Amino acid sequence: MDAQSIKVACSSCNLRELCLPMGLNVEEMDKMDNVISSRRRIKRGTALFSTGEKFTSLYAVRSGFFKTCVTTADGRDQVTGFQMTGEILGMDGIVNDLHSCDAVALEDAEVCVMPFDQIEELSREFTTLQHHVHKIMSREIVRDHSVMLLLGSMRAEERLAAFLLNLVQRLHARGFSQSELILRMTREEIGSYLGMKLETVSRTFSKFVEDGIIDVKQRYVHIKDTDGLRRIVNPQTCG
Amino acid sequence: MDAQSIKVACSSCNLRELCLPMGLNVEEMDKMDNVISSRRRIKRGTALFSTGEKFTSLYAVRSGFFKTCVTTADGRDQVTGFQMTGEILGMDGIVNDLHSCDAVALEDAEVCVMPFDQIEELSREFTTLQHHVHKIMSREIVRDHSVMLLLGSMRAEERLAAFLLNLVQRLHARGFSQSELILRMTREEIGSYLGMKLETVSRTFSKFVEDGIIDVKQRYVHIKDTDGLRRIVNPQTCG
DNA sequence: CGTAGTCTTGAATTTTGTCAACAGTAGTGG
DNA sequence: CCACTACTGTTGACAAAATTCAAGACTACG
Repeated sequence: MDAQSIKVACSSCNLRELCLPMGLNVEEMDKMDNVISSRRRIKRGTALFSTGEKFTSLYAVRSGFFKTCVTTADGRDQVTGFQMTGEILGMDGIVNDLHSCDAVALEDAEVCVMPFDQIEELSREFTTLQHHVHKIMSREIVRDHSVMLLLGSMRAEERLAAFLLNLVQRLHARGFSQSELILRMTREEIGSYLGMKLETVSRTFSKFVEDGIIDVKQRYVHIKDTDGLRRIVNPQTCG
Repeated sequence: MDAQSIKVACSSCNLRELCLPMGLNVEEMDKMDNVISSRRRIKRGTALFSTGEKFTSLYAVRSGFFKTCVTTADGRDQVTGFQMTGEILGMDGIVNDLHSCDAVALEDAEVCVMPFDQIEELSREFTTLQHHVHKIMSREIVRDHSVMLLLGSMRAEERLAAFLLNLVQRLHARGFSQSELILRMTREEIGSYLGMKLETVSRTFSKFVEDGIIDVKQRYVHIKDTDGLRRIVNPQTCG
């Protein structure tokens, strides 16, 4: 077991308002601290969990950046999401007690381990936590639906614009810039997530640069014209 | 309120092993009967719920067939799923207390109304129900991921083949034929779900017919060669 | 029986993918 | 610390896939 256990407390975590314990009172937070008994460090490029592994816990991203991806029998691969600080990983495993995707760290990361049986136990006791668990799963469902919309009905430019807007919005919610970001994933991973080839991702970036909407230097992106991106995603409503 | 209330009991429902009360004991089932106090009939073409409506309940499909779809500001539309008997609708609404998609009946249908606050209350009492609620939400997440895989990495023929296999498998689990089905949705709705235009759906059906894999007459489909369909979805593994 | 909706098919066009060459970057080990 | 190497990213030319537009046939419903 390479899992490194570190005793930590939700109650003193600066992410608690983004994370699972959101909205808990002092008593509830205390109990939560007992449930979240360990953290685990994940090195860049390695998996937090993999397809077929037994499901035991949900994980809250404490630091770092993850991708989740599903793989078919014939080796096809699809990135289903990118997860950053405060986001929850592992809900795919509940239904069959097995994980149905891989969660891979795109940079050195740390997660809080939340044994699911204890989450269930505690959420029978505290309505707030119970409801929050439901909300987090529902949020994942709604998010997935918006990815389906993107994959099913948008063209390459629209997809990439929507992707950038989504990333920068989530980063901004975590105190980062609204206009600058460092991509933690390759063009190929972006392409997999957006249902396009890496060459198309690269070309589309180049087009946005030509049009003066963004600057790109490798993983660094500067959004010069947020409304320009919005217009690409939503041609009608933004004129 | 056009909702027609009919007193019914899970305990005497022939769908209980597919549906939310799966695996409950007699006592639990009794309490469940109190929660699911009404059914509602939905006419073909009308919505069980719509985007923006207040979320109050989950719904179990008792009879009939639904689609769910999300819509963008600029009128783009994406079918996110088709739901048949025993499947649960409405989980999209939990996170914001508002529905984020439309659920439209594709034929006259009937659903069991399950007020969510009562589901939560009961699932604090019964571990079995609590866990089953979690499983149902997790199953939806896993299902959504497989749709992303389909939309992100498959070509038109593969998508349609996967779609047909999935439909017939779910119908078979409900006692219908493994090889014959009646589509309840239009080519346009199939296309929206699969991220392709209705003409492409039509052409792909025609190709499958030419290749002797299926017979199609409008909404009626006869699968003559299930393995042929499997080979289309999974070129490598099925040789 | 008529009409609106649904489905099929063809031809031209657009979009994206494929293949290939090359350039830039980061990490490794001497 | 530098050079090597593997990985990542860009761009061009061409090919393949899917969309668009259009015409017409079929079906089901009132």
